[in-house]
Order: sequence, then structure tokens, then C-alpha cells
Amino acid sequence: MARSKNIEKYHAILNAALTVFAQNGFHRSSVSSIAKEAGVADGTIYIYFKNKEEILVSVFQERLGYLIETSRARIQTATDAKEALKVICHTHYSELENHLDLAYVTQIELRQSSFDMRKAIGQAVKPYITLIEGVLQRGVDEGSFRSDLDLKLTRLLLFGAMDQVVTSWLMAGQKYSLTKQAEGTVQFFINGLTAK
Amino acid sequence: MARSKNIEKYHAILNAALTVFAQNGFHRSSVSSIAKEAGVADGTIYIYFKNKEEILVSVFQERLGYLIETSRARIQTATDAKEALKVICHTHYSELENHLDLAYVTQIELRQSSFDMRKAIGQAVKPYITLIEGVLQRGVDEGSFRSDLDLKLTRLLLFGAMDQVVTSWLMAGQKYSLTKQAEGTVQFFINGLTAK
Amino acid sequence: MARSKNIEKYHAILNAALTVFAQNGFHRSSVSSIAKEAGVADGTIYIYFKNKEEILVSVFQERLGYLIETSRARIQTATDAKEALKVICHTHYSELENHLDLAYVTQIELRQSSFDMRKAIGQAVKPYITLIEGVLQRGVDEGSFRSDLDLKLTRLLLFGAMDQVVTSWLMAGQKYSLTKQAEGTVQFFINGLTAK
Amino acid sequence: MARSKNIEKYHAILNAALTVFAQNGFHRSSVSSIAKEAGVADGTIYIYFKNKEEILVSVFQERLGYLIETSRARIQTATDAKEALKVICHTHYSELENHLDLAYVTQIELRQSSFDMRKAIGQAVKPYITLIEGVLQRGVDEGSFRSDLDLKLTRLLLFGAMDQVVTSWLMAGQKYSLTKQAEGTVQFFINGLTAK
DNA sequence: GATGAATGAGGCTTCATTCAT
DNA sequence: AATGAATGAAGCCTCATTCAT
Repeated sequence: MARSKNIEKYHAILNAALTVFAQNGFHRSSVSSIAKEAGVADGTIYIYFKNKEEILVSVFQERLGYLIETSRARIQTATDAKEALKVICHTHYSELENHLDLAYVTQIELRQSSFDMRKAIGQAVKPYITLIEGVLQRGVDEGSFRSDLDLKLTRLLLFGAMDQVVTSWLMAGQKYSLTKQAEGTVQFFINGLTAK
Repeated sequence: MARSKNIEKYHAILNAALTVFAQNGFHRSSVSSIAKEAGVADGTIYIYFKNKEEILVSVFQERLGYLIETSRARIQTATDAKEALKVICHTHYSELENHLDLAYVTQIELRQSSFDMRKAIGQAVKPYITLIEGVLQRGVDEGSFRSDLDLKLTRLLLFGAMDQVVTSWLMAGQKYSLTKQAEGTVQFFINGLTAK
Repeated sequence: MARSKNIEKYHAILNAALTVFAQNGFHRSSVSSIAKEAGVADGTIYIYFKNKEEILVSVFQERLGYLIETSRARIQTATDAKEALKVICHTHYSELENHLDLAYVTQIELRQSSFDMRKAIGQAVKPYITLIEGVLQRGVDEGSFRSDLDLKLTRLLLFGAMDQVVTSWLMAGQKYSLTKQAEGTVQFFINGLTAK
Repeated sequence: MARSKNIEKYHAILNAALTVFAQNGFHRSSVSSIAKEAGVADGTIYIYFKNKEEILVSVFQERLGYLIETSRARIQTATDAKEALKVICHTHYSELENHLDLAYVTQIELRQSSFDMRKAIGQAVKPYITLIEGVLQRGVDEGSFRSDLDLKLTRLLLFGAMDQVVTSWLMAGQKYSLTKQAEGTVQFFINGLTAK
């Protein structure tokens, strides 16, 4: 993505974009305002990014990458798949609760992208979905999850359920603690997954 | 909604909007192209709708209203809550699979709306969420669902999970049958909900 | 102007237009809002008036005609030209002070008309200018006004001066009595006109 | 006013606007046509001006500023107040007679502005009114003008009278020399102002 | 690499006017 | 005569992108 050596400026733009998109939404954010927020000229943006959409995708990719890496690192030390699932959900919720900007962009603005862009986003989400699948597989292997699980379907169900909880919390105005929903969410997952 | 007598023209515009939004997306659809698709003049649009956003919300409201009514009617004859849940999920999936236009608008384009608009959408979704809650309550009352269910959370988990399955199917290019996912989805739900 | 027998509706539209123009200005007033104010359908307007501009001109003509007739009647009983001048100025100021709607239309909105329209307005003002000229002539004949007056120029100076006083009073927010300016205005005129 | 470095382009737009407004009138002039006349792109207009109205006000301010400065400079060398009055009137008439474009904009188009705009215009005219008042005061101090003059009223009468003479000349199709009216106008003023 | 003035396509919306009823 | 739904031209303005400096 970064076509330039000046990695600092690249990140300055990315951070500025996160802020601006979160405040005004993607379609209502001008490239100009991102440039101003980042302290660079309008034209400079186009040295680092092909166009406006690429900025949004890049913001998402970077942050999601961070979330994935954090989760991956944390589940290394998890004792079992159920524990790992708990870690993922906790991380997912707390990360977004603690970075409202990011939550807005992820849950609201990113959904405003073009179809082609959504494909790119889908690509970026894949590793996360795969991470979840890995945990499911681990559970099956451990014997703690049902062996007849449709992994491809279930990983989506888990991701989709968490995603909707975040969106609802955001739309409701963050009146309650998102992180505290993790408990119930995971319990629900485990009830559905546990081998009998 | 219709501020005029000619209800036919109102629906012609609504249907045209559904088609055009599905093809090009909301932000990339011009009011002009909707008018052309509907076979009316540009200005005519503004006799029936306040602005472009109101068209999108109206499209959604009408179609979602239809989905809710269909589901509500069908679960009347369901023998129990589990059966009702199955009906809802089947209806949800099949309705969207059979109306690709609608699916695009609902899953993709509607997410591109302004924050204020999303609030309006949230209002429209509420009856659906309530419908789901009713089924959950019914299950608890019947003794088939766990009595310690957090209804407010669970109804979101179910809706969110279904929603994500639809979106993923759409994003994947509808390579498989969406309706066939209902079986697995419902099974997953029931596993998580069933009283022990 | 009135192309129809229904003189009541004609005047209803004229009065409505006066109100609406005064409130929103000519260019910001829609034919539709005049129709609503008059209690008729949009299309009805076009039975009585050729287009929007003709409404404005007609409003002005009618009201100015009334002002001229009032002044003409009053100066019949004036003892001399100076008295007549006083009457004209008093009538001019008091009429506009007591009909703020009319003042707005006359001093503000009418100036927003097209060039062609202004010609038409000029035609309507002519009788008023002529009325003033008549008084000047009378003064010259009486021997009370300078015999070397350039009547064509002086009649304009008088009209222009009064007009500007009205506009300034209006723009200033009518913070003082317009009618009370008549005294000083007339005194100024008489000083300039009186034969030595 | 100029928000950019390229002062030339700023003036190019201003001059183009003067031409176009004079030809077609403010409301009938499109921003697009001003851009074309100025030889810039439509969007460029909005780099230098907030909106269409600001162009009109700016045109007026610049030209009036020039008129005021010219008059102010010329009356420095006037021997007395009467001479100064003559200078102001001559300058006023000749300036507008020699710049027909400006006359149209000032006398016709500027009157087509919104109420808020007229306030801004009023602010711009103030220095001119003040300039006239200064001359009146000078005359009173010199003992050549009546000491009982209501300065606030008289300055308006003078401005209004001159203004109306210009407008009438314009509306009549400039069939006679405007500058030649200065003589009579000033004579009229002096008759009314001179101390006895 | 960085700038930011300039571009110009394109969008939403208004509204004067028409005309079938 | 009266209606008011329909028309569609026209306008203001935004903003993603380019390019000369």
C-alpha cells in the first residue's frame, strides 16, 4: 500500500482518515479534510493512496490486522478451545469499545463502501474468520466441540453474531458496556458448540 | 408516505429505486436514473418523496414490512417455538434468495445510509426483532428453551447471525443455496437455546 | 390584465401575492405559495396572469394607482402648490408606513425585476411623476416656485429623494416614524423650489 | 476577500461578473456563465467566493470603494463645501456614465439581492453617505450651509436624489448626458442648503 | 517528494408552466 | 372556469483528482 518511504506520513494519513471517517462518515468526508487533519496537502494523499476508497480499506486492514495479531497472540496461551473462544470475543468487544473511532469506521462506515471494495474487505476479514475456524477445529480435535460441526458455516455464525452485537451497541448509543456482553455471547456459543 | 393520489406511480418509483439501488448502490445511483427506470420525470420523484434518502428508507420499510407480515402469518400455525424459529429463518433466507434485488439493498446499500437514517432503519427493524423475541418467549413459556435466556441479547444474536449469513452468501457471489443454510442455522440456534 | 370575469379571484391572487412577495421576496416566492395563500390551485393563477412577473407588475400598478388617486384627490383641496407638495409627501410616506407589506414590495422586491419589467414599472410610475410635475407647474404659475425650474429634472429629484427616504427607513428596520420625515423633506424641497 | 494567492484570477472573475450581471441581471446570470467569461472553470469561482451572492457584493464593494476614494481625493482640493458637493455629484454621474456596466449592476442588479445581502451593501454605502455628511458639515462650519440642517436626513436626501437621477437616466435608455445633469442637481441642492 | 490551485463532471433539487380531467 | 399532478430544464455547488511548480 505504502508506495513511499515516508512511513510516518503514511500513518499520519491513516490515523487522520480514521478520525475523519468516524466523525463524518465515509461519503461525507472529503479527501481535503483528511489532508488537513493529517497536516499534509491534498495532493500528498495521492502519493500514498490510489484514491479515497483505498484509504478506507487501508485503515480497516491495518486495524483489523492488529486485532487479529492481538487475538492470535493471546490464544496461544489459552488452555483449551473454549478459553480461546472467550479470548477472541473479549478482545473483539473490548478493542472496539476502547476505540470508538475504529468501531464507527468498522461497523458503520465500512458498510458504505462500493461492492468492489467490500470484496477487498472480505479478503481482509478472511484471516480473522480463519482464526475463528482454527479455534473451532481445535475444539473438535480436543473433543470439546461437537464433531459434526459445519466449520465453514459456524465460523460465519460466530463472526456475524459478534458483529451484530457490536453494531447494535453502537447504534443504541453505547449505553451499556460492550465488553460485558462477551460473557453471554460466549456462553451462547459454547452451548451451541459443546459436544454432548 | 404517498402524498399524492396516484398510488401506482408511488410504487413504480419504489420498485424502480429497488432495481437501481441494487444495481449501482445508493450513493452511486442518481435520482435521475431512478426516474428514468420508473418512467417518470425527475421532478415527479419529489412529489412522492422528500429526498433521495427517503426513497431508500421507504423501499426498506415496505419490503421489511412484507417480510415481517409473511413470517408472522406463517408462525401462527407453527406447533411450537422451535418450529416457529425454523419458519422465521426459512422465510428470511428464502425471501432474500428469491429477491436478489432486495437482498442487495438490504444487506449492502442500506448500510450506506447516514447515521440519522440508520436510526430510522433501526425503528423499522424493531418489529422484526420483537417478532423474534416473541418466539423466544414462547419457547421459554413452553419450557423448550432455557429459562435463563437473556431475551434482549439473544434476539440480537439470532438476527445478527442470520444477517451475517445472508451478507456472506451475497458477498461470496451466491455460489451456494442460501435457503439450505437455514437447516444448519436453526440447528445451531436450537442447540444454544434448548433447555436441558 | 384581468382576463376573467371573476374579479374576486383576481384580487384574491393580487392580495396573496402582495403578502407572499413581502414575506419572501419576489425571486424566493413560488407561484405555488401564492396560490395557496390565495386559496386557489396553481394552475388558476395562469388563467388570470400570463406569468409570475405579470403578477408583480399588477400588484404594483394597482397599489400605485391607488396612491396616485388618493394624492390627486387630496391636492384638489390644497390652497397652493406648497400645500399640495406637502400633501403628496405626507401621503407617500404615511401610505407606505401604514402598509409595510406594500413598502417591502415597492422598495425592495420590485427592484428585483427584470429589465423589461422595470420598463413596465416605469410606465406605471409615470402618472405619479406627472402628478408631481403638475404641482411644480402650479407653483411656477402661482409664482411661488422659481420660474427657471427644469421641471423634467426636478420632478425626478423629488421622487427620487422621497423614494430613498422610504428605502432607508425600511432598511434601517423602521426604527423611527417615516411620516415624521415628511416635514423635513418638504421643507428641503420648498427651500430649493421657492422663488426669491 | 481573496482567499488565494492569485489576485489576478480574483479580479478576472470580478470583472467577468460585472459584465455578465450587467448583461443578464443577477438572478438570470449563471455562475457557469461568469466562469466562462472569466476563462476559468466553474469550480474555480468557489475558491475565490463563497457563493454567487458574495460575488455580487464583492463587485459592488470594489467599485464603490473606488468611487469613494476618487471623490475623497478630489474634494481635498475643493475650495469650499459647495465646490466639494459639485465634485461629488460630477464624479458620481460621470463615473457611472463612463462605466455603463457598473451602472447597471449598481442601479439595477444590486437591488435584486436578498435582504441579508442588502444589509451588507448598506454597510458598504455607509462610507459614501459619511463622505457626503462630511461635506455638509463642512458647509455648516464654513457658514455657507444652513445651520439648522438635519445632517442625517439631508445626507440621505442628497444620495437618494442622485441615485434616482442615475436610475432614471439608465431606464430611459441613456438618451441624454448624465454628467450634464450634475449642474442642475447641484444647483438644486445648493438652493436647499444655502444659509440665508 | 510535496504542494494546493485548478479543474469540470455530476448530483440533488426547485419551480414556472402545462394540460388532461 | 378550475384543478393540481406532472413535467423537465436549469441552477448552484461539491469534491475527487490532476499537474505545474
